[in-house]
Amino acid sequence: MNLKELSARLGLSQTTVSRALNGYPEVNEATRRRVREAAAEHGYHPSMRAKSLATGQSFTIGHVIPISTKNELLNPILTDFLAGASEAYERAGYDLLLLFIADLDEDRAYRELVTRGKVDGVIVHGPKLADSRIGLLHELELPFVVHGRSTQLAQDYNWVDVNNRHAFYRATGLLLDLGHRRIALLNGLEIMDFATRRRDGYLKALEDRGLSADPAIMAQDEMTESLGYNAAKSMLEADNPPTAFVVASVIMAIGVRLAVQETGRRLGKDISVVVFDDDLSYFRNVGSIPFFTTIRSSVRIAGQLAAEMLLEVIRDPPTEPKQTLLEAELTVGQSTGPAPNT
Amino acid sequence: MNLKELSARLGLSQTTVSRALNGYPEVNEATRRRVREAAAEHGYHPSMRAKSLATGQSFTIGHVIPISTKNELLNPILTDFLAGASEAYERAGYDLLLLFIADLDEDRAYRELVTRGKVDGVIVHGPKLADSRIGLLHELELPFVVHGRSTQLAQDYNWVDVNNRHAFYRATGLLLDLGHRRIALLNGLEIMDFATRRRDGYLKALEDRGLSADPAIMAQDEMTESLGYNAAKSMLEADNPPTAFVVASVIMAIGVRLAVQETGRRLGKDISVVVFDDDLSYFRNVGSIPFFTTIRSSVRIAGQLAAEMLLEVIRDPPTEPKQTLLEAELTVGQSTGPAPNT
DNA sequence: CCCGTCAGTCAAAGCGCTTTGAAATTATCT
DNA sequence: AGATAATTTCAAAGCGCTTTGACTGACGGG
Repeated sequence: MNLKELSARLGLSQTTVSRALNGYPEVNEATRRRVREAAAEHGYHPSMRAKSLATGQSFTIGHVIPISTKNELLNPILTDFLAGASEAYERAGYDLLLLFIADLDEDRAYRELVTRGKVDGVIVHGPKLADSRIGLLHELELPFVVHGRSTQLAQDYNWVDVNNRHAFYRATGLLLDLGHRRIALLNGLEIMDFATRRRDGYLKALEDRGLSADPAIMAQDEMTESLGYNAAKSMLEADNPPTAFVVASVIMAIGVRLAVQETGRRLGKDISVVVFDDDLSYFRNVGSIPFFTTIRSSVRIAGQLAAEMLLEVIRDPPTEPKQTLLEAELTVGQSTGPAPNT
Repeated sequence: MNLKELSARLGLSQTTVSRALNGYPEVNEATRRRVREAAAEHGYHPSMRAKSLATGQSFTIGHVIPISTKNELLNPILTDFLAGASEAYERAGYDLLLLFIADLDEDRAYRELVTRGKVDGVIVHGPKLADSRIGLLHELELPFVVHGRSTQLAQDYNWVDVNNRHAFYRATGLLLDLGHRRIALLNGLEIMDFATRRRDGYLKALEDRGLSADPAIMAQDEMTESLGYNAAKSMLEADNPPTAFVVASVIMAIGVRLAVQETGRRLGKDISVVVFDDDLSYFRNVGSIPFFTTIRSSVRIAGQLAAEMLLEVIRDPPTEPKQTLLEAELTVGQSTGPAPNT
């Protein structure tokens, strides 16, 4: 069933039927109702292919996931972010195009996305320190929203981000308040923008108490369980071990928990841990007293907000860039306690 | 730059240019080269919108993720599966459309996908026991491949699946060989097809040794860390606790590990655990002796195989359904050992 | 009663490709 | 050389929508 058939059946022109269904005002309400009913009855939905060509829009948003050619690690937060974004798209009648792009041919991929007209806008995932994609997207004039930020960039742009700096400042501050003086940082890779902001927050908190950071208890790596385990274990087995950890992800923290236990310490007693928690559905920190003390911000909500922002930007391009900064919530659980006496 | 402009610039008709770029034989090789070079120079790529309308294909594969309206849990294996599929699509020039659909209006969503012409085929995720989607897709004549299977269905269909039954048979068999007699099963939700197959394998292994299953040490739930923890803990604290666990996912097993430690047992000594491992990148079971003893099958490879199968099915519809059964690999790690003497 | 206005409807053009069927050119064979 | 076949190119139709600009009646004011 296509427009032609439907309008023939109704004895109306294609124009009228199209306008009736798209809510244009120059159509009689009685006619509109008649058209709507016929469309519902025959299960008519306009072909997106034709609609795209006619309108010049694709009603599709691209999510471009950079894949490092070296390690091929996938970010576990992706699904939650996409699910959040998807809710916004669904409401607006948009679709989600998912692309995994090797970081080597990102440039080509973005250009093709535009010239082939596959998307009306993109969400930029995993921004690095001075991310070249942002300049490229400006040049291509493709609407976009960044999940996160990229420091050291002259241009301004739309983003949704968590206040990573402040979150880690608070996490570190909490441990300092509890009397900890040797606090380790297990961070994500610091080529990633979010990781440098987290480190900055950590360092600032130490500095504000007149403490200096010790590189021996600061690690950065992919946020996997085994790397969290390895880093924590070697720090705990070294001289002058930390009494507390600030950890960049729940998955990493699980490795830390194991290392703590294996080295004969008790979590929340001998060793305190504060974790950044993206509130992933299958790692939900449940119970009346949650296991980990966390600084938490739902990545699913971030996805939703980023998608909504992008749709607005597409609808009417703003003169000023839109920016949303989310604050993480500090929840005290069982993994923190006063610093042990020496 | 569009076809019209490009062909004008070359002094050729649109027909010839189109054919040259699409590799049709009725075009002179010299001409083809000239066209290709001009296209590359001007960064010309045919508009997918127009191409779609003209060919009646969308060059897009839909991945429809059912979201349970009750719990909203997202499957952590999704990203790996999609990344695998994406590789296949990229090679073939296809795109990946991702849809999260509340299980209530799945029917409507699939129908719309077809009438709006958004996709050339779909991958069915998370099949349930007698999944109604399979019949629907047959009716809609939309090419599809199921990731997993759905028992109790008259019709045949294309699928890629792991031999879950055999994997759990072997896992249970390994524990039995080690002398364990009270072996618990921590399964996924048994409305899911894969979970019932896993249970069947477990039961069959017990039966083959003349053992009967005890419902008190068989649990099924969402495969989260906390549910794994809760289930394991309550079993370990009950009378006649198990000496071994067969666990349906690494994330769940992490909860089990915690419960084992908290109840003062040692993993691999007092309690043995075998885990089904989807080989997710951020949970990779590394080290010379891996931590967990696992039955492993890469979900990323499954994604790739499913995508390739679907593309073949689209290219030339097979008379017989295509089916790929993957065998999981059993790797012995540190989490298993002989049953303790009573 | 005529004319301007407005609401409602329509025919046709256009979006940028692919593909059909025909035409023009070149090669091959007697 | 002429006839036939093979190769190369082309003009135009078509994919299913949206949108422009024109048209038709109905209505009310002068």
